[in-house]
Amino acid sequence: METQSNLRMTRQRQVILEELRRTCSHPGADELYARVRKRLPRISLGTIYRNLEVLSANGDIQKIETGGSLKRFDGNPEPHYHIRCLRCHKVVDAPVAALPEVERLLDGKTDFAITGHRIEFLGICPKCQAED
Amino acid sequence: METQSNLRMTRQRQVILEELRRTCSHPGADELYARVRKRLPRISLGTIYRNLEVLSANGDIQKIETGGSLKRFDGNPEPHYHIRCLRCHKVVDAPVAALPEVERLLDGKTDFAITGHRIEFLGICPKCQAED
DNA sequence: ATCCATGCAAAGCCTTTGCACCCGA
DNA sequence: TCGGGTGCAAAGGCTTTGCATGGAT
Repeated sequence: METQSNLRMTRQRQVILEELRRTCSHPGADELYARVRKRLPRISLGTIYRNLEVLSANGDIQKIETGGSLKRFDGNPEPHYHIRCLRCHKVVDAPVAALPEVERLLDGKTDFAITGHRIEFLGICPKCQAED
Repeated sequence: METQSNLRMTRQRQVILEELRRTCSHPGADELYARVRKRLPRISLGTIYRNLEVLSANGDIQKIETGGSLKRFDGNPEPHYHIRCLRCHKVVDAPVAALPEVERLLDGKTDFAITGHRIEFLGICPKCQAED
């Protein structure tokens, strides 16, 4: 467990992290709850939410604040972008390297202290295209 | 009213659109409700939500699906980016021209049919910086 | 006259929280 | 030991929806 800080590593936290890293579906809390429950049947949804919050604050995972109403999480803590299907709301990783330079576009143009950026591509996934 | 389609233009819809265009605060439904209510005291929150949905679907306004939990709306229908304060959650327009080229980064790399993209810069606003 | 839009209120969805007990370091 | 973590369930915030009425074209 490559946690950079002094988080207490409970079984629940460990399994949540493992399951999140095992999937590539960028699950919301509910989907992850279902997965984790197969291994820890007595875990509660509240624990899922609390840990997703703590783990993302700690940099072990990412909260993908994408357009949808649902909060999604990504087991990959490295900066990268996403593509979201406008029809089925699926989220996949964008096959592009991160562009740290884009933040320089704001140099001298804003009084905000810029600390990051996010890019989200929108489109229709292959499956939804086929359904037309 | 420069509506491109055959939307029925009710007084409520008109006032919502006007108030949204008058502010630069990228308000959520609640804030807009408060503003509109000064002119139409009997309007309901449901009407605000329904109209924001219809107007954004029609291209008259934009739904800014930013990171926060709150849906925000922008009276400016032209493509542009935003900066969000991580501390107070304020959203302002980013002083950068849109970069339609970024979508070409995905050419031949995904099976999604890309229709758009969004960039959101994250940082701390001047006011919040001063409070440190 | 039609059919979309509105007001009102209830329901819904997702997320957060209080509390007593538990457990990892 | 002891302070953070957990399970459970209730509460919360924001958004959507059903229904009868109202209004724009």
